[in-house]
Amino acid sequence: MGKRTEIVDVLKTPQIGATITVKGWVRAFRSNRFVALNDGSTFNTVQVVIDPDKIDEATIKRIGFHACIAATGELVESKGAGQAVELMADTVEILGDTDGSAYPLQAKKQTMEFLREKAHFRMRTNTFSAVFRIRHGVAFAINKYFNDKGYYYMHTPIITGSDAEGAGEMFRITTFEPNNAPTTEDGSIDYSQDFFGKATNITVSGQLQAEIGALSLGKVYTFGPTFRAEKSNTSRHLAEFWMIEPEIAFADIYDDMDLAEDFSKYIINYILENYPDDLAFLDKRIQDVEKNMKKELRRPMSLIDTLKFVIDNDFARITYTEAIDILKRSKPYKKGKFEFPVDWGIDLQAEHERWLVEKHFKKPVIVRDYPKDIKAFYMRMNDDEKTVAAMDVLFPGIGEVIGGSQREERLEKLRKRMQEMNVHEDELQWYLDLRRFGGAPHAGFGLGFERIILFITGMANIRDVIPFPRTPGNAEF
RNA sequence: GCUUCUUUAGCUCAGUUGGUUAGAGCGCCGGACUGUUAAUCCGUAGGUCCUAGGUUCGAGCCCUAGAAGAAGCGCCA
Repeated sequence: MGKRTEIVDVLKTPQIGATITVKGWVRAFRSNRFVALNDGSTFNTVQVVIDPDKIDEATIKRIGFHACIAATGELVESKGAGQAVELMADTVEILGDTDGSAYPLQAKKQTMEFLREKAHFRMRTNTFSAVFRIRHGVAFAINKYFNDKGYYYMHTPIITGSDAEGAGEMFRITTFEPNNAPTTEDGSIDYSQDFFGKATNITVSGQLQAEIGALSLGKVYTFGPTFRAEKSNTSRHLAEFWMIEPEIAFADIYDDMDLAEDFSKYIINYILENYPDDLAFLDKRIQDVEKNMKKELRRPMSLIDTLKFVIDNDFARITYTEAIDILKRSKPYKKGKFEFPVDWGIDLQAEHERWLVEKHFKKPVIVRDYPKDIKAFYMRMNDDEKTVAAMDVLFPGIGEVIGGSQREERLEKLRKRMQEMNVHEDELQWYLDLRRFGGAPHAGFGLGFERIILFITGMANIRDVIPFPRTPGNAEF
């Protein structure tokens, strides 16, 4: 291949007077003369100037929307107003033609729903290329944050023999033919003859295994795909999503909350510092969309201002009990505006969380010490014997982004909770062993990767921040 | 799983009480254009009105069933 200069470098450190080659996809071809070329290395495009005396007419005709071309020529200061430099093309090579009459995308605004159906082309658009560059940035920042703080990246299994992870419906994994599975005497499927010799699922969480890591390596985190077979039809749920789960020994619920807040702010700050062009475009895009909306439906702050506000202010921290008190004293409660009841012992509904975050505190809120009956078996019992050391971090517009807890390290209390909640001990002997032999107080949380990307990009639907979303009834691409 | 909404040209939509040949903007295609910034201007083509059944002299419009998509809820991250 001939040498090419990436457009990010052309724009960042322009070599005026040098002859260079750029390769990329045509974003616009104006006046039969100006090509806006993008190669994905940056949000921005470089302008390639086509001189009809140098480039033959047949080639010029093939420069269509999203065609792939290579252009070689001198980089000069631009005579036009919209850009600093431009490439005066001596030669243009068509690398990939595009038949405009058949290509589904257009050089204009298109709906997210339509582009979702064309997921193999949507990354070429301004919006999705910005989102997916930021997605990469968030993934990198996560690894950098934990690495710099001495955490070990731990790979927990995707295939699990346990169905007691306590986080929802699982997808069964098997090599049996659907209508030809061996059965036992009582007619049920005999998984002892299956590939793994037992019933297996794909994971809903790496937390329990991460606890093994924490009680050996001290500080670990997992970052990988997780799967939930719940038929959740919302803009915040996926059947396949990525989750970050740090787990730390010698930590309590307060250390856990400190980590969650510091970590969230670090990620957001990293994107603000490293992806300003992409963020600026997404910010402007939201403002364009909201122009036609009623004032009360618009965001209270612009996207970038929201991100800055979050890193500059402390998260609100309250207990579940305090949250109930605040809600009971709230206007919507007194006026009967809440659809669901507010009472100690009942889980907070989305409408309650949104009111607390968006109307009352107007910033991220960490709620802790939830009633034991609405939380998982592994969460540490508080001294009141009524609440557990659990915490949820709630973000404006999205709700729960992080859910975590201090884990129950006391063997007898853990076994009691497992019995009360019908979790079978025999499958989790290894988990109980962690308390029997060299146990320690420890805590951790799970953060939904796509949810933090939703917050940072300001996108409305979680299906638009993962390249190929898996949702009930949809596994295209 | 529940509630509500949507489905008409490639895209975004309009389509009056049920009435002849279903419209617009954008895009595409063809043409013009040597400084454009979603370029602009001129012209052409483009339709299984989501599917199946029904009511009616007559259905894009009414009825029944189904499909797909979206928003909200529940579950959660």
